[in-house]
Amino acid sequence: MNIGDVAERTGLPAKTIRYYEEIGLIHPLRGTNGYRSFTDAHVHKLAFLGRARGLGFSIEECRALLALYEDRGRASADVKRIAKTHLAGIEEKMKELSAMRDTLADLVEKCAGDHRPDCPILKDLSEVGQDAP
Amino acid sequence: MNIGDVAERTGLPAKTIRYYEEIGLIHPLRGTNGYRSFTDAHVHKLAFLGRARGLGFSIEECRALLALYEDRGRASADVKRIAKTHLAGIEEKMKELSAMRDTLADLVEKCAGDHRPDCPILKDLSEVGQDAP
DNA sequence: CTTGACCTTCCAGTTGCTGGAAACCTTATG
DNA sequence: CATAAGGTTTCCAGCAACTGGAAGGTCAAG
Repeated sequence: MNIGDVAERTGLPAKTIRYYEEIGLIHPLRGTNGYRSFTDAHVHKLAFLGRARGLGFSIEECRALLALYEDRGRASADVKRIAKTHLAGIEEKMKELSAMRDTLADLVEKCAGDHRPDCPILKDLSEVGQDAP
Repeated sequence: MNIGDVAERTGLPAKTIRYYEEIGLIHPLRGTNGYRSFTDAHVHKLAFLGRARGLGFSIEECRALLALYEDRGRASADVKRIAKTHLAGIEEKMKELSAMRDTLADLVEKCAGDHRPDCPILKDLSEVGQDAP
């Protein structure tokens, strides 16, 4: 199977698939013409990677997950630990975004948004930051 | 004022301040010794940038906000538009993260996390993706 | 005079791709 | 068989927003 077919089947861009080979996530064979040659197992692996990336796992986490996936003797605890760590990171990021959103929503609401120059948004940004008002 | 003082006053790393000069956000003068020389106005600007970045505005958005800030004849509508667009982006990101979190939390909960190899997390990642179950 | 704390520039690396150029291979059609 | 279109290859560069480190100049104190 050529890279184009794999791209279509996995939904991953061919560029990304080449990149994943470059960083050692997959090891497709090569045909006599130099083209990468993929098997169903490669497609399966790439789909796995696509889904893991879709859940926000980093490349290194994906590498670890893939290794565990291929290790019949793995302990599910190892998988769970990675997922939990990642989950914690996501929740952390959500908290940060949530704080930003609250502040921004408040400022946006307060801003008249007309032709006049007075602007609570700029005012807030230009004021000395207070951690605990 | 030297860069170290400015770093301390604004909370921005000196490296970041140099970077902001490099990309044209600020234009400190230079002393005869080649050291950057900052005024209170620079400190103010940098603090503005720090707070805008803290709210997640991109560098280009910060540049635009700074320009508006220094334009006495600005229309607050222009500021509000930038903020609203950014706010929408944040809410978008939060939705994505929220979906990831829900899926992950579900999988983590289902995973025994012991010495056994059976793992719903890996199982999910290896399964054919269904958009609408 | 020397030590140590600053400051300077420049180069490289981070994350995860993405775009583009130049060149080769394959397939379909005239 | 020639040619054109489309697929594939490699390599190089760039995105965002810094961050780290090396090599060297400067300054104030003892």
